[in-house]
Amino acid sequence: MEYPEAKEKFISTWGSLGTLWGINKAMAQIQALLFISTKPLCMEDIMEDLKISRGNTSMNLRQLMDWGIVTKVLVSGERKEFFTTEKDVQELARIVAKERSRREIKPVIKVLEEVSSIKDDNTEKTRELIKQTKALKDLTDDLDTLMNKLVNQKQNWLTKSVLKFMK
Amino acid sequence: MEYPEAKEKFISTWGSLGTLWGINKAMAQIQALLFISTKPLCMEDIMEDLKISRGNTSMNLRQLMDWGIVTKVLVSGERKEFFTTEKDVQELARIVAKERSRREIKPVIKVLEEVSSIKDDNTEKTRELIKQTKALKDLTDDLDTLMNKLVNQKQNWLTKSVLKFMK
DNA sequence: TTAAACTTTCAATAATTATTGAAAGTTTAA
DNA sequence: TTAAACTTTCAATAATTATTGAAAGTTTAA
Repeated sequence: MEYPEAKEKFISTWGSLGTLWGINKAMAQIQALLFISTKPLCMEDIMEDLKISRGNTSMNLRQLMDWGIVTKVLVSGERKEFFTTEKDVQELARIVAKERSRREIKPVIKVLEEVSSIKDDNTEKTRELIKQTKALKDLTDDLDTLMNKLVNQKQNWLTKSVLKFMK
Repeated sequence: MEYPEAKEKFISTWGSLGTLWGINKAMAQIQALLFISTKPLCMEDIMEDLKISRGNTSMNLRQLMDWGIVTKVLVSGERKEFFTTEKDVQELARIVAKERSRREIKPVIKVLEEVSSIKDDNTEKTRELIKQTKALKDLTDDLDTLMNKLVNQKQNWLTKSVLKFMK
């Protein structure tokens, strides 16, 4: 496999993986492109490489900036804007985990909390609802905390030792 | 909040969370309904409760069985089929993690491996591609292993102690 | 200031994904 | 066997989501 094929394969795979970390295809592909680029790219570069429209590029770049994954960089002597992505995978994982937690997991935990704290009227079905949503809430909460903690360790010694210990 | 509202809220929240664990809305809602039901339900029950068609119910039940989350149960004296879901959240998490890993994460790791092992032709862009995809591969691999291990611990002492330690 | 170079917005449309429901298929009781 | 009770399949359609591209908006150099 040569460079162009490898590049294409990486971008399309990462793009389709987008759903897994909760963003859309174009967004993931732009991030992927920036991730393997040796220098900041401008809108034109991205549009051309991924064959997507100007509007699409603009909107998705903005979303990536919202997430805190992509930043504008000024290239001296150039009028237009250039973009780079966070290049350190640890930091990237940290940002993604934090954002997903905030956007999706936390709100779900809140609902589960509300639902599991309804008044127990002693009917079987109410008891089951309370019991099951409470269990789900506890689990979701634990996994969320754990994921954030693990990914937050800059030095990551814990992850490493846990991995070593369990492999 | 009374039972009917709480039930509805739980089902719709869990349904929209479906995407987060990689299944569609109807599938997640069926699972949610079974999860808080005190007894196995038949197709008719599910269709009626969620207001979805027979075909939709049938297809999504089958997918849930494919995942190993829902099982058929025979109710004596009844001709039609009844369904239940795994009621233990730990076990549910274990199944979901395993399936997601197998269906989505493992294939991505494979591609990252291929891409990161292309021949180094000493150009800057090739080097960057190799370096970055390798870093991503290592991270993905670690997180995948970790998640499976954590969720696999039946007794879950590790998760508990890690949580306690870090909170 | 102004006009060229750029970015953003957003209505229209395309692409994708989910859902329906009727027809075909299967199972079981009599 | 057969016909009633059930489940599955799948083409048609609906719903949702992503994308385009032109118009409007903004910035900057001269």
